[in-house]
Amino acid sequence: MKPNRTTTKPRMTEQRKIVLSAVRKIRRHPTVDEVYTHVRRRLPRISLATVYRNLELLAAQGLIRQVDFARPQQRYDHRLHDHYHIRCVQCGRVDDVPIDPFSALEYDAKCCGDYRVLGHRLEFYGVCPTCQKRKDNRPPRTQKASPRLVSARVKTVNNRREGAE
Amino acid sequence: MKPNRTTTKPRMTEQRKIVLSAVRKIRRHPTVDEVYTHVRRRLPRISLATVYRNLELLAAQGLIRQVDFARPQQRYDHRLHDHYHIRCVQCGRVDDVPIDPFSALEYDAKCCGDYRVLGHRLEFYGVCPTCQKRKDNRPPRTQKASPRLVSARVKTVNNRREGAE
DNA sequence: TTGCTATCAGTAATGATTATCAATATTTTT
DNA sequence: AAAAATATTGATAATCATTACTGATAGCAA
Repeated sequence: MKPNRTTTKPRMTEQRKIVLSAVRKIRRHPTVDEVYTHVRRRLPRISLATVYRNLELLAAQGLIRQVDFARPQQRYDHRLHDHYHIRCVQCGRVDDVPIDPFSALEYDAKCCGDYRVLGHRLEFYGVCPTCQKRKDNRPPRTQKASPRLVSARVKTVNNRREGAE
Repeated sequence: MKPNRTTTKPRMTEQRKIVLSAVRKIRRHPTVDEVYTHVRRRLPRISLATVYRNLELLAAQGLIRQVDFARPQQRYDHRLHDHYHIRCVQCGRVDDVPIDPFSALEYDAKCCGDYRVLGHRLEFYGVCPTCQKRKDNRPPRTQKASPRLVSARVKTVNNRREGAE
């Protein structure tokens, strides 16, 4: 997506409406392909690219949510003890969070469904100090572009203000 | 041709040792490319595939950790209220976990680093009821393969495409 | 209407990862 | 030690999800 300075006014097109209703209708957390398949029952000529486009836009508008921080690249950690991470939504940087891991959580989760719970991961997200200093929203060159996250940030910024200073 | 009993005894080769030490040496959570770049200073001829292979193997051995559940496909959620998920490590299925979201967590995390914390996500992982019933470890065909997560298991069943249906 | 721009379908390109393969290295068995 | 079996490697092709590009179309504002 390109950073245009236009007065972006998204139009709720027929395709977009149907994509949205598809995500809402499919109970579980659908993949893009599942949405695509579902939508095509009503719009057989819709393009997969249109589904991608609209899902991203709907997420940026906060009408739906992306489940994952699907960063383009996997990261590795040499620290083997349980700990949590914080990730910069702009540049993808990941740091450790030195708070103690919970132990009761898995028990709590066990009471729902028949999953055999193996563990959990807790991840914070925010803006790293480096990105806070940057005026524009471009990710630094050390990081491959991650358009999805950048657009998601627009949404989260509206909802923040947890512990305002 | 038959992948029977796994006398699988991984050899700690020079390449593997250096990949491991690279992950340990790079303080932050490195991407594959960062590891590759670092390793090449000592082994200029090493293949990127070797780095991928060794990172996966080291993670399967528990010597390092993968930071993300980098599922191949992004998933979407129409539920907008804060809630947590549980994900099946075998088939990738995602369900909601009806425990109350924490509110103090972001405050706790704030005390470390200069991140501006926007929120958090908590994800459980385990084995879904369907996969618990399955004897083999193959993911169901409704799910695109998730090589990274299941690879440790899949490897023993190797070379067998699930084409026979 | 005229111009602007969002959106579309279709398709090509991208980028991360995985698979394949022949060659080499290491272990195991004889 | 030789032979057999298996693991590993480098190089490269293939895959798969996602993104970018294209020319056409349609809604909105002046």
